[in-house]
Amino acid sequence: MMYDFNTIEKKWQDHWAKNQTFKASNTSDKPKYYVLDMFPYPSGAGLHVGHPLGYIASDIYARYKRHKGFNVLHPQGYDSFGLPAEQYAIQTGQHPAVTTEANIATYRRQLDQIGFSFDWSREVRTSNPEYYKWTQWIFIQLFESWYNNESNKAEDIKTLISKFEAEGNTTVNAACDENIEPFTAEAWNAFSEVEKQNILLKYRLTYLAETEVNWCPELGTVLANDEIVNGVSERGGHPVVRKKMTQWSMRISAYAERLLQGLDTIDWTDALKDIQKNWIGKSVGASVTFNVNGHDDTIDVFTTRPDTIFGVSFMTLAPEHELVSKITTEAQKAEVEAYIEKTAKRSERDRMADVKTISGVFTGAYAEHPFSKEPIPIWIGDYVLASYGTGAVMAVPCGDQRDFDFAKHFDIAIPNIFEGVDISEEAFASKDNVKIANSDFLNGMNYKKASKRAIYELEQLGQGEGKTNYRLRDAVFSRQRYWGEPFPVYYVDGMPQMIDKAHLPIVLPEVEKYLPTEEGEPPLGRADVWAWDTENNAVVSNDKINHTTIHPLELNTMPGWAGSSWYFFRYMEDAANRDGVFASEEALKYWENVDLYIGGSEHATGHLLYSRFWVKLLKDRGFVNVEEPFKKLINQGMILGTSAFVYREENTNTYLSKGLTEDKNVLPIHVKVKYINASDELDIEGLKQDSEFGDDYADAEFILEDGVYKVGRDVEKMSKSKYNVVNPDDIVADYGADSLRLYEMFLGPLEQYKPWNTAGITGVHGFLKKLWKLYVSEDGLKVNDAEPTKDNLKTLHKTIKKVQEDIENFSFNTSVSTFMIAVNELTAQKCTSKDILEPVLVLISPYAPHIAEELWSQLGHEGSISTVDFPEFEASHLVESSKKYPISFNGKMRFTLELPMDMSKDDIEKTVMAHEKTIAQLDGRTPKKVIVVPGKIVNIVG
RNA sequence: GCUGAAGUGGUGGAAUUGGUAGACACGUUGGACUUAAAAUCCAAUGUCCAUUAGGACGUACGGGUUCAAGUCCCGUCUUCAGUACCA
Repeated sequence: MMYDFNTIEKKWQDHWAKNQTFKASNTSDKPKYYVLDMFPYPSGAGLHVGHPLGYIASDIYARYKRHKGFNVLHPQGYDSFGLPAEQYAIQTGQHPAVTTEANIATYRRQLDQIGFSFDWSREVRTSNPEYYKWTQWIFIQLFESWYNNESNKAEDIKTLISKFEAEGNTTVNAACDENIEPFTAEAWNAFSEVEKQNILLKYRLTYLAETEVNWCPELGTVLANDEIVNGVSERGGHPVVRKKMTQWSMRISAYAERLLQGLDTIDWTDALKDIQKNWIGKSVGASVTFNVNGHDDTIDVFTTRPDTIFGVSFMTLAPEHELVSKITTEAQKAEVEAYIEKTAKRSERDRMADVKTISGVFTGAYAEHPFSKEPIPIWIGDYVLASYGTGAVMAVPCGDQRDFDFAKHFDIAIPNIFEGVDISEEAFASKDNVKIANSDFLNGMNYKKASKRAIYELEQLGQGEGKTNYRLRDAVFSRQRYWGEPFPVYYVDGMPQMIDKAHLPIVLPEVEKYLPTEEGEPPLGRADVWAWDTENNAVVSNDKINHTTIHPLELNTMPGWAGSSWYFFRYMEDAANRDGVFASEEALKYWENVDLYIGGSEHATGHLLYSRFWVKLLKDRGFVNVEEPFKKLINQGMILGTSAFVYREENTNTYLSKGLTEDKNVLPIHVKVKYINASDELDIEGLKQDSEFGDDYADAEFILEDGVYKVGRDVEKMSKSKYNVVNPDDIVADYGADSLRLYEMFLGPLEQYKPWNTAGITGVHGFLKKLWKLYVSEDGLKVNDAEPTKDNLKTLHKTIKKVQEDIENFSFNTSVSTFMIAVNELTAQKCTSKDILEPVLVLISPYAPHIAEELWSQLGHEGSISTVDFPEFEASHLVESSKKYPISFNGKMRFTLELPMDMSKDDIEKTVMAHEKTIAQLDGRTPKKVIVVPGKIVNIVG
């Protein structure tokens, strides 16, 4: 009987689906384990072999946990709102829902044929109204929350209103906008409803505000900071400009400290934690208020070095700083305005690229040093960013290189306040091992002491306080797109109103075209039925808008990360029981959070941060029981393509084999990798007949070397244009899903970037054939009740130990090697013993589940192998009676010598020293020293 | 610049506490089987010297610690990722 993988795999995939083998239960005596993949965006291109890598790893782990007696939740779904479907809709008029549906069908087919143990009964789709109903619901929760810094959690907005009514806002310590005027209870109670709502917006965790946003004209939408890469849009690489717009924002900054502290409680890689830490960007220091000479205005700055306050010799404001126009003297006005105009013209990108050029202008105004009362010149300069801190810095040239360079360039004084430090060439930026000098009451103190004292003195003057600053900005939450969640928001007199939660979902309206309107409104501006009737609680036609009972609805939609920030909770309930809240209380309590999350590191500052934020909010408001969504996180590396090149001689239709290209003027051209064999040889006929290239190659002449055409190879990202994309469908058809699964794991460590090369798959495929032959011969099943030999048991238990350790360390590549060694050994031992071969199948079943199920059933078992207990490792089978000692001379291994394991140190030394090879090696010399490590090594020195 | 990860044969990679560097595969070479090919099986395969026996060198580079270093320490270089005038 042959190893007919196509038939076997289909058979078991059908079996699993029919028997709902992997359906998780919400009530079980077993301990729970939740294994999750980052759900895919179903793109039109389908899956390539890189995509399943993480899914295979998580599937192995999920299957292993089932063997280990866990109740495993391993769901899958689709992040189905997104830009590509919308752009396709703009081009073709096809409704994004239709394209998305078709793409999901392709994804499902491709995923199914790889044999994943997903519980599909819990599938979610973020674009499904039954799903985004709860995304809208969470949005309303955010709107109805404020962050109380006293209790350090989000609370119902009603508690804030009560405080305002009783005490005004002066006793409230909240995360809120900076420019809030203090008011008393009486004042609050006298405010109009609109005034009250305006104030509350400054406290809500999602708020509408005019903010400077990243506008991408090409895409016609705003982008969040994490959606911009190198100054251009992440999708499409279009330019991005700054623009002021009224947008919904998420007050994630309120959670900056908790997002930072929480990292210590979760099992993520340090690399990823560092990315989030840097993104949050905490700096501890002080805020200092400088009086401006001749004005009532003051300038607040943030500094991490309050200890250097006596080193201040000038101040710099961002050109956009609001005080600039006010304090600039008549004499400097022209110069300052010219500079501001010049900076405004420079794009963000130019400013970023050009860090070296020092520029700035003196405003003519002076500030007063809080302690020495000396006048300090106020400059403007574009190295100071309006968006960070207060948009102003106190410049300490002796302690900061940029300030130093600026001072040198404009010939400003550089007072030295460090004891015994030479600052003639560069600034001294270190906080360590230095004492402060020339600084009045700070003299002789170190960084820590001086900072503390400086802050204390500033507080005494009422001109400063200790302060912590975060780089983390609030996240813009509005997108000018069609294919996203609509906001549950309508507007009365320009004030946003939430639709009552009872009336959700607010379903995405139909539009004729998916483009922005001619007036520049988002695509929802084209919807005819997009107004809210507050009497009937229904979406009604726009022409009914009367601004008394019927009002216009919000035209923006939510960003891509809205739906993905909470989907892991939705899986906790199977689809049949999803009603009421977004997952039942019991389900949330039982599954808690994700035990193992696998996905790409590109989501480090997006999805992974936003999810943590929303979970903390939901926890604060009492909807979930956990503070963190993902306990353990692993980032799988990317699988890269191995591109192939032919070399066209310039201005000819002649292609030279790789070995003939030296000194020739050739142009490398990508060719489809499917025409390349394992030896890098080109299938010329296949290429010539490929219809996609028309006649390009039909008449081409290929110059061979040694009878073949050799192509060049290079490792690049998989992409259609490089013809290096490998489709898993082809691999499954040619070698089977088990081969694909094993090979993806065998390629290398899970977290590493590594190239795909289809040629290598014959190795694991051959292994599966050998495995099959161990159980089945041409005459049928070979397995019998033979007593296992000592060697059989040794092989088995060595394998159990290694595979178990490997899975727990996510070192899947090495366990594939271990399987190969085990099968090679058992084949050599001619093992037919059921007691050995049955546990071997269980070991291998997480990796190659189809062949394991098939052989398991052929061995006479009913039911699936997937819940059979994992074999127990018994150390007694690995106890050796002798050891092959490496005998080294001066650290170099010369020969090995088999000696009993229980031989004493002295006896080992005597035996080794008496050995003829030792005598030959020493050649008459007397060793200085002999090192014997029993059970390990012998080293003879001298 | 700063932060993090990494650098081992022709290729992917292995070497869990310092203890036989290159497991397991791919590729290559030679052989068996075959009319032939595929498939399968066997052998060799880090580099250099040597007919053999054997020897020298070898984990990016330069030092160091140690009986012993891919592994530990110091310095340098390169690659990748994140971030970027962050006060």
